[in-house]
Amino acid sequence: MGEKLGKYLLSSEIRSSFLKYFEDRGHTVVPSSSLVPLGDPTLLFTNAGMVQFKDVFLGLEKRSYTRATTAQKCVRAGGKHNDLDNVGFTGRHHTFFEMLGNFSFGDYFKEDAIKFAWDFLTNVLELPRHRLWVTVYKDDDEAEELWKKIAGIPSSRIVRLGEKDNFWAMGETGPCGPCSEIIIDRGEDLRCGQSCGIGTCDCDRWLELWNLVFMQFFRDEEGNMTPLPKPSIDTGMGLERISSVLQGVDNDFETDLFVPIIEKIQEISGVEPGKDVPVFPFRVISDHVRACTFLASDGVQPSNEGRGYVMRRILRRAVRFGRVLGIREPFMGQLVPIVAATMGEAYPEIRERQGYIAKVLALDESRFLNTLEEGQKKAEDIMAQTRERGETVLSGRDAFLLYDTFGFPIDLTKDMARERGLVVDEKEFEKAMEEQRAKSRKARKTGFEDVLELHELVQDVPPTKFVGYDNLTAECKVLAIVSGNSRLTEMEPGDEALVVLDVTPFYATSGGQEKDLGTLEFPSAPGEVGRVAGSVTDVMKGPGGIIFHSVKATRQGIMVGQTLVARVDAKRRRGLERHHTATHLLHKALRSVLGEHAQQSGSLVDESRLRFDFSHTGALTKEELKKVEDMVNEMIMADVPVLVEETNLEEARRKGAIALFGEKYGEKVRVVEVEGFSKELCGGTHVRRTGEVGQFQIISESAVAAGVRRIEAVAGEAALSRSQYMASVISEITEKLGVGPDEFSSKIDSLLNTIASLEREIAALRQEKRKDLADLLIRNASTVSEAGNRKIVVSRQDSLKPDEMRNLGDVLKEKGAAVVILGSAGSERPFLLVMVDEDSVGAGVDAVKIVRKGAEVMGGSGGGKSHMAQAGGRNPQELDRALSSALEEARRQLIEAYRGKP
RNA sequence: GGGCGUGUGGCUCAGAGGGAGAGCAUUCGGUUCGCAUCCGAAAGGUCGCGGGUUCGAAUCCCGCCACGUCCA
Repeated sequence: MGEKLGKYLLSSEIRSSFLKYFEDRGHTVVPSSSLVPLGDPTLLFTNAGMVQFKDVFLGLEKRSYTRATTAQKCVRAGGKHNDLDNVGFTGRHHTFFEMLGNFSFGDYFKEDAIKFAWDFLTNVLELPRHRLWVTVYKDDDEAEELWKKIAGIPSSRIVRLGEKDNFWAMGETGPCGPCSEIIIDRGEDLRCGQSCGIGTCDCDRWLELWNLVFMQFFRDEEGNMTPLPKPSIDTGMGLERISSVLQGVDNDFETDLFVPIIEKIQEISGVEPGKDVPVFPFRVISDHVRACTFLASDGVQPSNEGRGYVMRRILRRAVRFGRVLGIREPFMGQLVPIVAATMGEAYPEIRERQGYIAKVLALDESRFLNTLEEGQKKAEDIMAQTRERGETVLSGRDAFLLYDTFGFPIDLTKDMARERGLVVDEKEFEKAMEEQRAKSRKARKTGFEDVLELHELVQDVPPTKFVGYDNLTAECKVLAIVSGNSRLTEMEPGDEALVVLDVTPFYATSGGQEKDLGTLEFPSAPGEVGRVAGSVTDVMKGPGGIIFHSVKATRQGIMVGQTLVARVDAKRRRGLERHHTATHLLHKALRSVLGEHAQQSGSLVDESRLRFDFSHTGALTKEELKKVEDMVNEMIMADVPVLVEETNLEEARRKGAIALFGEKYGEKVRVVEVEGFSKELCGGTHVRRTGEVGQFQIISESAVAAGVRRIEAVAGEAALSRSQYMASVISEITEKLGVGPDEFSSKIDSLLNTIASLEREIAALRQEKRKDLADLLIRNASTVSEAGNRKIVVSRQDSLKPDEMRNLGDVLKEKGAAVVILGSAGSERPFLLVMVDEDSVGAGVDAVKIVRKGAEVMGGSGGGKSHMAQAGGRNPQELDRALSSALEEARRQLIEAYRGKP
C-alpha cells in the first residue's frame, strides 16, 4: 500500500478544485477540445493540454483572455510517445489520460506559475512540503531562485537536469523554453536500487507530478534563440497520477478512475485479479476501454489507417487480453456504461452517446473475432505443413505472414505452436518485422512536410479576412504569391500559383462545403466591368488562418501589392447555399424521423448536389425516406428565415445548437438557425430564407460503412431539372408502352414475364432443333464416316454459336458418335470444336491433337482437354480444309486406338 | 504513403488458360402425425471495374476500386 500523502480526494473533486482554483485567479475555464486535433495534420491525437492553444502560443490566433485553465482529455499511442506495450505493466502508462493545466498567453510568467503550482499542491491538496522536490533546466538560475524564494525549497531538493528532461520545444522551430518539474518523494521504502535518484532512475519512488513550461524563446531555422517579447506559460499535471497520490495507492489503476471498470471486467470474466490470474490484463483492458470510449465519442472509428488504425490496435489489444482472462465473446461494449458512469459528469458527450459508442466497439470486436477465426485456419494449415516436413520450428517468415497478412497476433501463433509441439523462430520474425519497417520508412518522406514547408513560406503573412458571408465581391490587395517552394512577386499570363489576399469573399473548402470559384479583376470605374486578371480555380485554408486562392493568370498584372477586385461566381455560390441549407434541413428531418442517434458523420455540399452521411443501423424504408423528404420540402415552402449568430461555443451549446464531433471550433462560433426548426454550429454559407432552396429531392440512400448510411440529394435548380428529366423519361416510357403512368409498372411486369417464357420456349425449340439436326447428321452419309469401327461426325454449322455447338456435340455423342468435329465461320474468325466420347478417350484418342491439326490450316491454334477441345483461326475461308484435315487426324487416331479391337 | 492477401449465385467457398460449380438458403413437387427429416426439380451469375496478351481469359499481365491485414 502506498503511503497516503495530502488530502483524500476523489478524482472528480481534484478536477473541479483545480479548475476552480485557477478560475478564482483570473483564468478562463476552457472546455477540453476534441481528441482529434482538426486543422493540425502534424498531430494524430490531442496529447497535451496545450494542443488547443497552439495557434495562440504561435501568435496566429487571438483569444479574449490571456489566462486559461483546462482539464484536457488526451491520447498517447503511436508516434514518438508509443507507450502502448507498457500500458498495464507499469502503474503510470496510459493510452488515455487527463491533463490538468493552466496557461498564460503573455500574461504572467515564471514567478506566478511557480506560486500557483506550489500553493495549489501544498495548501489545497495539502501535500507535505518536505516531500516535494523540483527539477530545473541546467541554465535556468532564475527558476531555482524563484523556487527558493517562493516555496522555500532548499538547494538540496532542487535538481538541475539537461535538455532531454527540462527543455521543451513545440517543434524544430518555434516557441521553446526551459521547464521545471515538481516531483514527490513517495518514500525510502520504494527505492529501486543503488543509483536511485531524480534524473538517474525511473522508479516509483520519484513521481513527477506537474510540469511547468516557461515559453521564453523563439528558435529559428539556424537554431538561434531570441527571447520572446511576451513569454508564456504552459503547465500540465496528470489527473490519474495525482489521484493515486491523494488516494494513497501504489498505482493509477487502483484509483477511483479505474476500480469500477476493473470490477466490471472481473464480473464479466468471473476471475479475480491477483488470485486466479495476473492483474495486468485487467489494467490493460481498463485503460484501453477508456481510450476507445473517448475516441469513439470524438467520431473516430476503428479502421485500417491513420487515427482509426491506432484505435483499432488499442481495441484489439484489449480483446486479446480479454482472451487471457478467458473471455470469448464481445465484452468491450459492456464496459462503456461503466466508463460513462465514472467520467460522464465531466464529459457529458460520453454519457449521451454511450449506446452508439458501445455499438462501435462491439462491431469492431466481432470483426476481430472473425479475423482471428480466419487466421486460425491459416495457422493450422501452415503448422500442419511444417509438421509434415518433419520440422519442429515454425519459421519466423510463416509467423510473420500470419501476422502481416492475416492480422493473426504473434502471441496467439506462439500459443498454437506450443500446443502442436512447435516453437516459433522469433528472431526471424523480428527480422522480417524490421525489414518491413525499413521499407515503409523509405517509402515515406512526403505528407506533412509539404504543409510544414508551406507554413514556413508564409510565416510573415497575416491571416486573411473572410468577408464572403455578406459580399460576393471585395476590393483586396495581393499579399503574397506562392508557387512550388518559393514566393513570387508577380505572375505571368498562363501561370498558376497560390495567391494570398488581405481580404476575400471566396469561401475555402471546409466543413463539407465546396469552395467558391470566380475571378480576380482589375479595378474599374463605377458602372464599367473590370478586366479579368485571372481565374480562381480552387480555394484552400492554409496554416495560420491564411486562405490560398489557386489562380490561373490570364493577364499581366497580378503582383504583390496590387489592388484587385475578387469576384465570386454568384450562380455557383447560390447553388452551394441552397444545398448547404438543405443539408441542415435534412439533418434535422432525419433526427426527427429516425431518432436523435441519426447524427451527421460526414457531409459534402456542392453546387448541384449534396451528400450526407449519418449514423443509423439498417437501411431506411421507403416510407421513412418519403417522410424525410416531405418534411424538408415543408420547411422550404414555409419560407422561414435562416438566422446566423456569432457567439461562443459554450453559449451555443447552452442554446441547444448541434456541435459535430471531430470539428474544430474556435473561440467564436457561428450558429445557423432555421427559425423554429434546426440549430447547428456551422461556418458555411446559407440562403436567407428556406424558400430560396426551391425544392428538395432524395436521389439515393446507401450504406457507407457498418452503422453509417448515406443520402444523396439535390436542391434548387438541380432538383428542378432532375424532376423535369424524370418526367420526360416517364412520358417517353408511357408513350412507348401505350399505357398511362399508373399502369406502366404492371405493364412492364407482364412484358418481362412474356419475355422469360418466350426465352424458355426458344431454348426448348433450339434444343429440339439440335436433336433433329443431330439425327440428320448421324444418318447422313456425307457427314458420317467410320474408322476403327467407330463413327465420326463432321459438319459445318455457320449458324451455331460455340455453346450451341457443344450442346449439339453432346447430343451426337449420345446418338453414338465417337468423335464429333464441328466448325463455323462467318465473316468473323473461324471456330472449330472437337469432342471425343469416353470410350475413345480411354482408348487413347485425343481431342486436342485433332483440333490442332485443323487449327494449323486456319492459321490459328487451340487446345482443351482430351474429351473436348476447341480452336480458333484467322482465315474463315480455310474452314472446310480445316475440317477435312481434322477428320483425317481423327481417322488416324481411331484406327490406331482400336486396332485389333471390335 | 508502402507491403501482403481477398473480391465467383442471397450466404460460405471450390475452380487457376479451353464446357461457371458445390454446400447452405429460396421456390415448387413428393415423403412425414410433425420436424432444421429424406427424395426430386427449378430459379438465381457483367466471375469487383477498365485495359492488354491469346484462336480462346473467371483463370496470365498492367491499372483502378472495395474489403482485410501489417508497417509508416
